[in-house]
Amino acid sequence: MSPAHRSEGEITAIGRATDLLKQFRESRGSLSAAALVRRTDLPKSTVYRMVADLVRVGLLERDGDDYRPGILLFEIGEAVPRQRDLRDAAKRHLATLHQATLENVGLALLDGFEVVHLEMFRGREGPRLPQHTGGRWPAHASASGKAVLAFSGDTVEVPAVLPRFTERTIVDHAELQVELDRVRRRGVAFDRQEAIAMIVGVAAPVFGPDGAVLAAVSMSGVAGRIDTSRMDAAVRTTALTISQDLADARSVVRPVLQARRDGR
Amino acid sequence: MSPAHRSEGEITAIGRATDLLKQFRESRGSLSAAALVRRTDLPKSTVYRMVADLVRVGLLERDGDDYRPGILLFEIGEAVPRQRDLRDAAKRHLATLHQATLENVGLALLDGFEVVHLEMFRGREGPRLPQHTGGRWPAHASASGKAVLAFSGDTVEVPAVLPRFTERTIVDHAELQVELDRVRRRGVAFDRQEAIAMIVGVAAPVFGPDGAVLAAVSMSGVAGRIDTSRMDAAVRTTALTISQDLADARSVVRPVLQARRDGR
DNA sequence: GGGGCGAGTCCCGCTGAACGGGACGCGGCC
DNA sequence: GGCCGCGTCCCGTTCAGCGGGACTCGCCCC
Repeated sequence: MSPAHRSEGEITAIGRATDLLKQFRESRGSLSAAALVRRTDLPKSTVYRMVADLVRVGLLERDGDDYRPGILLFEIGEAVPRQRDLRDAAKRHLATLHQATLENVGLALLDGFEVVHLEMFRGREGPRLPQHTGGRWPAHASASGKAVLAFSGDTVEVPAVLPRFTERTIVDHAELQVELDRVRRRGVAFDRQEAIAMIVGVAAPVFGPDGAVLAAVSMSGVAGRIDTSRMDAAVRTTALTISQDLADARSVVRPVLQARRDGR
Repeated sequence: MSPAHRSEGEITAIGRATDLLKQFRESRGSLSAAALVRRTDLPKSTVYRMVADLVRVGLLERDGDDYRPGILLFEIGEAVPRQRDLRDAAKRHLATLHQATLENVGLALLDGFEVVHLEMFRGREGPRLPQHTGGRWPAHASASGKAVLAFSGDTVEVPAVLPRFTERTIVDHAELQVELDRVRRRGVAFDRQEAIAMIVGVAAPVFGPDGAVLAAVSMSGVAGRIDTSRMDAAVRTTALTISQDLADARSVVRPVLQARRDGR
């Protein structure tokens, strides 16, 4: 009826179900069926029926009158190749960097024009950053994003308008290019309160065995409490170590990966 | 037609789609459409149509003629509450235990009668265990499983038949109860090559602020190379530290969780 | 070189699963 | 008491999903 802009889910059952599941990405914790109706503007009975289905198959779990993503989703999510191999190789080194500095340390990859945080070790003190594992953030306003963009060549399409988050956010295309040049020369990217006021960060790119950039190691904290200009070497070191491990591991790990490729 | 035992997916589109997604849990990496047809015994055209749908909404990604779970699944999986809060609290301490011992260190929770591995730090040397983050394993044949079972009271239903993995696997119900008593007294559980020959482990339970068991911290390695009887204190210490952090954090974290409960 | 096989793609008529408007009951709040 | 929002259930309609099957394209083996 109303030609309303359906978020994107089209009219298939799978699309609608995915719309529902997506609601749980940001909203930590559980949601009531009524909240889902509001957020998706799907008809009430559709949501209730669908949610019951999702519980039956294990994608959602029921918690009183609320619903939450099921452990099955975690299991499948851990099997996603784009993150699995990288995290496997990186986790140990990220932990080391974290323990050596006690700062917030993370790993992020680029998806579209946004970074997705694959791993995150939080500093003990300091305010809990809103960033969390599995979270997204626009690439132009993050150290990790800039670190990856700088080495991505022209394969990434920059959106027409770059949203502003603080007064320091880079929203001009030319300015962004200048910044990326700088990152390319230095090998590290800085976030100077461009995403969140009072929060700064450093990031360095991680490369695959073929030389293509895969992700970025980052470190962040409260301006004044963390000195990013003294941390860049540490971040770069960790990023390079991971890159080397990936190159070394290829010869060992890949055969195993290839082995059980097929069904039956 | 053939009354074949449909795995469980029933006849809804969501059920079928979930059946497809589940295929990616164990089979690391990507699968071809044909492999999916074989594994699910769904009609060819159904699989092809459905897989195209799943790609459209982002649950799968296409990789040549193969398909792999999409990064979206990782994002939603990270939002699963059952694992999120626990991992947040545990990660730092697991990393410490790992760095202190250089052994394989993990965190697992119980789902049904199986443990699901939430986190896993791998030892540098030693054979790569088949266990991986997001993986499942029957509870009676794992140190973590026994550690959680021992403190779960009678809330968990023990299956009629306990599958055997090695000659040491506990497959007798009475014997399992004796073992769980022992675990309850000691506060730690041991895996004496009960899951995989030559592999041993220790695990200790993690408790929530209300005293209910939530998960288990575990350590494992090759028999002879790791001395589990000398590691149990370390594992218990880490488990207790996490339990305490959870209790402390409740007052801080919960308000935030409650806050944005609702939509709109 | 030809023919068999398994892969991926496309088509299309049929049908019942999904759809969604709406009635109902419950509980909390004004 | 009356209103409102929530969860549940019902049921007639219809169109999205279904799946058999035809087609093509490589590849391998005879």
